[in-house]
Amino acid sequence: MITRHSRIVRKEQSNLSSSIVSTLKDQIIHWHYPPEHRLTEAELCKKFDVSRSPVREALRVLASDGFLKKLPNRGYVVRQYNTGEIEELYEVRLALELYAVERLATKGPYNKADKEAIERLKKTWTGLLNGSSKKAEELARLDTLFHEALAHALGNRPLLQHLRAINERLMLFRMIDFAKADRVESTCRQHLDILNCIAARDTRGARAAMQRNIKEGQNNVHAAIKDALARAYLMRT
Amino acid sequence: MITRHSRIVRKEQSNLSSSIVSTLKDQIIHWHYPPEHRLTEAELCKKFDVSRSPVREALRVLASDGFLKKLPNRGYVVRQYNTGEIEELYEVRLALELYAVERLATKGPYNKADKEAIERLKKTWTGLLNGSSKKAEELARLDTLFHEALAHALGNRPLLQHLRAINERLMLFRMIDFAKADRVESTCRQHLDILNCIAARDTRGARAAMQRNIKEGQNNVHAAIKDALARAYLMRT
DNA sequence: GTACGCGAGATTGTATACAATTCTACCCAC
DNA sequence: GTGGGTAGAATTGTATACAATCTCGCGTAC
Repeated sequence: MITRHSRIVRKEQSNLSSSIVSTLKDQIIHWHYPPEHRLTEAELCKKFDVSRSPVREALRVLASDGFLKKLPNRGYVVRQYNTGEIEELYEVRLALELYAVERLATKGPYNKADKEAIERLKKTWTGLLNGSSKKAEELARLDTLFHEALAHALGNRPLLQHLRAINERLMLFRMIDFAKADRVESTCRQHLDILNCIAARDTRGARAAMQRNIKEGQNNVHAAIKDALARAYLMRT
Repeated sequence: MITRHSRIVRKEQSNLSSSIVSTLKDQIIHWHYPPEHRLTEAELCKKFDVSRSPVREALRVLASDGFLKKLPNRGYVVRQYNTGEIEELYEVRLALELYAVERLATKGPYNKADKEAIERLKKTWTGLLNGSSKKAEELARLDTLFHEALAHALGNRPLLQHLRAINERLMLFRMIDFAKADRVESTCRQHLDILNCIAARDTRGARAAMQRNIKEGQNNVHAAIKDALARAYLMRT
């Protein structure tokens, strides 16, 4: 692991541009910048101690992915979703996951790898139900992994990728969600419900369980969203 | 409209980089390049008569959006979806549109703008049912517009954007689909069914009609896909 | 004949120079 | 005091120079 500068992390044998993309994206996802915060090339060059070429390439990518908004001849501003758009993201998630879980419950016998994956999820979430308290961040990560594992088991790559793009933007709100004391237990039960329905080929039940799971998260976030934004603003570096 | 070079079209007051993005994306979408076709910076510089800076920025964006695959230190290759992935894209479309149409049928009275939009769609597709034959390309465009209008009426921007990203990749296959003689009439009926179900608040009916509509397209494409690829290859410039 | 190594060419990665555009602030006319 | 115009600073857009890395073929050793 080589670091050219303390602020930028170079993973594997990547280049400066992709390092800047992942660093900036991570910061935006975790709300280190307020909405509409302006980013100029010169500022980022100084911050990362690189020339404008990789910075420009990174900014274009981030703008294309919706993390930045490009102002014509005036640089970029951070694009944060507001309350309404966050709710809308939860809905898109719901649309994709309801479909995935329905297909998964319908399609019948899995191959060995899928069966093992489902078993592993069952074990993980049964374990979480019985004690072993974790931090909100870790729980959010495990929750994301659970939902992405289902999409993966369905074997639909594009669906998984769209889901990942959405989950990236919702990561902070998932953490807020799991900061609620009673949220872990209900999530465990919902996840086990989902898995059981899939195993029992109960299509309607699987959909219903998934809907409960996602909607509860959405409601928690909706209630806590102003608090969330305030915390995020404090957490920024 | 200023053109710096015959092969590249500059829209509005954009820059070279975004012009290259849209030009290349359009060519890839219409299969002007075979899968795995290699693109080098130097080649594109010559082709568009620009320097490497805008080309590099464009390539990174296209790679980030999944239109190109980046080989480490070896440039880029065109990323075309194979038969299986195209089917998967149709499934993601189905997931999003089933959800949208269900919500639309459920949510009750629209505002005036939505009502008008629905009325316009009804008129368009009633018109197409009664004669007025069009080319496959125009029909594909109208079909895409129909489906995106529904997502727009729902008022969920992220959902619309994900749908658009998918539709971009499916454009050529929609055209193939509409080249089938009897496809126009069945599409018109299905679209009118969908609109009527929405107006009647018939959630289940709306879902069923949408499912018929998308699945029929998917089946047509599946049957014709080898033919499609052959044509696309011939259509390339 | 095969394997290894070296080197030239090709290609991408990064930095910098220059051009074009836009914003801003100041000055002057009225 | 207000309005307009202009100069210069700030910022992005484009081109090019140089560095680093990889590819591939050729020659030589064994």
